[in-house]
Amino acid sequence: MSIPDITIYNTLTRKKELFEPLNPPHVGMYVCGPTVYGDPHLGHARAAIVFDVLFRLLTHLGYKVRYVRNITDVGHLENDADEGEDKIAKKARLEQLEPMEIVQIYTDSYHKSMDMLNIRHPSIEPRASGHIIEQIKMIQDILDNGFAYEVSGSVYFDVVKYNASNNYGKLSGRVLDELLENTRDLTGQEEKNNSVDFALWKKAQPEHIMKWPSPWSTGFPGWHLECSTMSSKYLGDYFDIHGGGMDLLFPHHECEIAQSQAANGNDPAKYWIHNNMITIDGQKMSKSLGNFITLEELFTGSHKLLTQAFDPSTVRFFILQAHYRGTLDFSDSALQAAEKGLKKLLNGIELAKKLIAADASTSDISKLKAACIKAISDDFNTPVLISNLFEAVRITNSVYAGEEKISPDDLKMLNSLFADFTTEILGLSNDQNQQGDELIDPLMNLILDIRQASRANKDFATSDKIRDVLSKLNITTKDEDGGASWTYES
RNA sequence: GGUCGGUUGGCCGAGCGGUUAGGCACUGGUCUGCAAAACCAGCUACAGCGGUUCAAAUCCGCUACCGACCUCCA
Repeated sequence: MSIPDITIYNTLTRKKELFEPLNPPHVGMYVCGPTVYGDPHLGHARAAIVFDVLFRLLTHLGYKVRYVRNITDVGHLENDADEGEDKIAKKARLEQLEPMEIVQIYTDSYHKSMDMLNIRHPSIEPRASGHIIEQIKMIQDILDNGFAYEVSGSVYFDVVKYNASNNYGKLSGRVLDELLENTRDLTGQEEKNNSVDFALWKKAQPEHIMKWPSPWSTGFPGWHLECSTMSSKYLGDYFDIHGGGMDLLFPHHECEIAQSQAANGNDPAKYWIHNNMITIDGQKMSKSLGNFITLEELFTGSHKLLTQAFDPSTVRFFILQAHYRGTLDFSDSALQAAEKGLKKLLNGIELAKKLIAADASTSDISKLKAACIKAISDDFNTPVLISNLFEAVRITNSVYAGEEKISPDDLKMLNSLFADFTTEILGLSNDQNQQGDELIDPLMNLILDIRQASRANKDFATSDKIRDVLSKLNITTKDEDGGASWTYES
């Protein structure tokens, strides 16, 4: 596929922009990954899937993409006011484990779920705890440039001073004066000059178990810093795309911009992309609200709102059926609808491989392909892309049923359309291993042969018995011209 | 309270001034020994009230309701 014009909605400018890489064919992309102190949930899946599709698209188009997605294993404070306990440390205390054991458990859990969702591994997956030295260096740079101050072993970013020469709020649309007015009274802010200032380094209390030496104190880095240091380390001071969930827009990403500007005078990224939230009963699904559904629960059907287990591919398809910038409302019935829709799509793809070409086509495959390219190029409009793919399925089924015809060239294009868009870019495929089995396939052929023979002899008692028993084993049989086929669902 | 966004048919969800989005569900038909799958047809909605326009779900205004961020979160 030649490279089409791609437009991206840039949060920084609040409009769709033509995507022009800084150093083509290279593309640098940084996405905020999870804080590994709990099981991954549907929200994590959405962010990961959205940016996985972007990664796949750009790669497919021939860009050399370096995709960096971090693991936050230190630095997120538990409470507001930059006070209190580190999330990881708190969880470790609750579970009586070493903090790094917590990190290992939930990093593994995250990786396992992401693999099941068919998410490609990022090029680099750096950890905050592995970049303490870089973070200390960046704090020093910010101090040297006069945009931070030290109080009792802690270092804070001076937002008010920064805003005098820069624009704090350019990403999120905040106005500093309003922020200063609207800030609530919070405890533990005595050290800060202003409520909007944020910690770059915090001195650790004696009981704090995750801490590192620094020029200011034995402590730990502030929670916005890791992304700034790791993105610049691996992608440079100014790179193409920075992504993450919309809930990170403020203050996290706003602070990242401030830190980069204060340290090296650059905005970190050209395009800022934010995926919207998944809602449940119209409310954001989040850890703080406690209304989230973990991926494990989804895959096993063990949540009270679920009537059944859902395949990872169904979850992926469910998420891609909505545009990434809109909220997506979760429900059991919506998942069920997605499950059936995906099955229809995947069946169509398999069927297309078996079609027999005719001399001419009754449908315009080129036009359909153009529509697919247009959809994915237009701010990654996966729902419109999927609707076009369903049109391709309709054509496929019609050709198979003998109601339409397709030329050899168009048939080839149809199959590559499915391969490129569904499999390669959207990353959708059957979860079950559909590879042939050298024992089962001949056995099934034998069974279906017997069934077909009994049908031919009008021995329907036998043929129905075979179908009923197979059905109880979750094997669905389909009688077709010149034979029969079967599918298995676990 | 401030800032921003949303309200689409039974459900999910596209839409960015003029064309059937799509999926699921439902109804009728074709096919089938009966099924399954598939195909065809039907159901054709845009919170309310005004305005702009030859034309508005789409632009503007007001009203109502919902949500996000402002504190950790994808």
